[in-house]
Amino acid sequence: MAVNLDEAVNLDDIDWAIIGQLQQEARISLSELGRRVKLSSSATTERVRNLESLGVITGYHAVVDLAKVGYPVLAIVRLKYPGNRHQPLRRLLAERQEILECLRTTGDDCYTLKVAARSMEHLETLVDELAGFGSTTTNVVYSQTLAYRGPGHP
Amino acid sequence: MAVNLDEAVNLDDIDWAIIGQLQQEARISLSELGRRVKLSSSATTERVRNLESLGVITGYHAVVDLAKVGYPVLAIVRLKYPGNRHQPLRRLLAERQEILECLRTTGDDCYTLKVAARSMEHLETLVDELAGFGSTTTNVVYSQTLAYRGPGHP
DNA sequence: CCTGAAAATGTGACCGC
DNA sequence: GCGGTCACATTTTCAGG
Repeated sequence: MAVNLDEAVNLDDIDWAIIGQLQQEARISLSELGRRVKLSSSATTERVRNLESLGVITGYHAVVDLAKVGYPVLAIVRLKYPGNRHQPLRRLLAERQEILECLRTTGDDCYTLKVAARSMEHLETLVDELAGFGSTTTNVVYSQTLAYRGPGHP
Repeated sequence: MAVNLDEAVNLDDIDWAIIGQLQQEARISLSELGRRVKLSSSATTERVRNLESLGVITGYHAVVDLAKVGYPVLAIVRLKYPGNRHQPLRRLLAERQEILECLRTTGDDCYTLKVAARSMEHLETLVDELAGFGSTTTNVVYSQTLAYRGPGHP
């Protein structure tokens, strides 16, 4: 079964309903999901498996309260990365679990990272490590003003 | 049952193992999870329910390939928001599902948003809407250089 | 996409450490 | 408190239509 890696997939209303439900509550049973989207559990299962193998759904993840697990400091670090030797940075990303997300973008600051730290001191050491690669701009996050969400049915 | 909203929770190795597994694969069965952390399914269930009610685990979410569902453009928009009338912005965030994330931070740009768009034109209209609130800086994302991950056991 | 039966899992009461 | 065992309800899976 060939998987198209680039283009959009055609999704009908039921697919969108399934995606919407699983984006909000990924651990509901397939039968409960079927009830919500008005499909039998076997049809629902097949739809979900299909969305997974098409790569539409890429995974299911528990989300954790960072403060409660001992990472009360969240920051956004932008990194201006001169040159194109990206390998060492990749290595750091793989090693440091405190780096939660790394986006490569247009603009002066090539990378934007989301970093969780156990304290301001900890954040300082993390930023120092990143500063070894280029100049950094750090902003500490006060609050996340939006509950989790994904894209919706256009 | 009172829930402490501020402080960190004491987690043992098994709790961390459970969190680690569910961060990676949130839809595994509780018995499978029990097998992986070497606990019976009922003990595992109790641990998971406890982590949920303590607010350590805040939810389970399916993650979707944005391009495959028709949002091939991802951007980071920083918003310099003068004054303190945050209500109208909240309203926009609630309405526009294209805004996936909104962090309020220290620094000149008070808000950092992650925005998904169906096209560059669509992104333009979204940024225009945001520009109604203050000056914006937009960076388009080339790639996400890190698989999903959460905080790890210190 | 549905039904239906067998296997696996979820749930909760109860016991032992 | 914390985890294991057991019985019963629900869900998952897969054949067949």
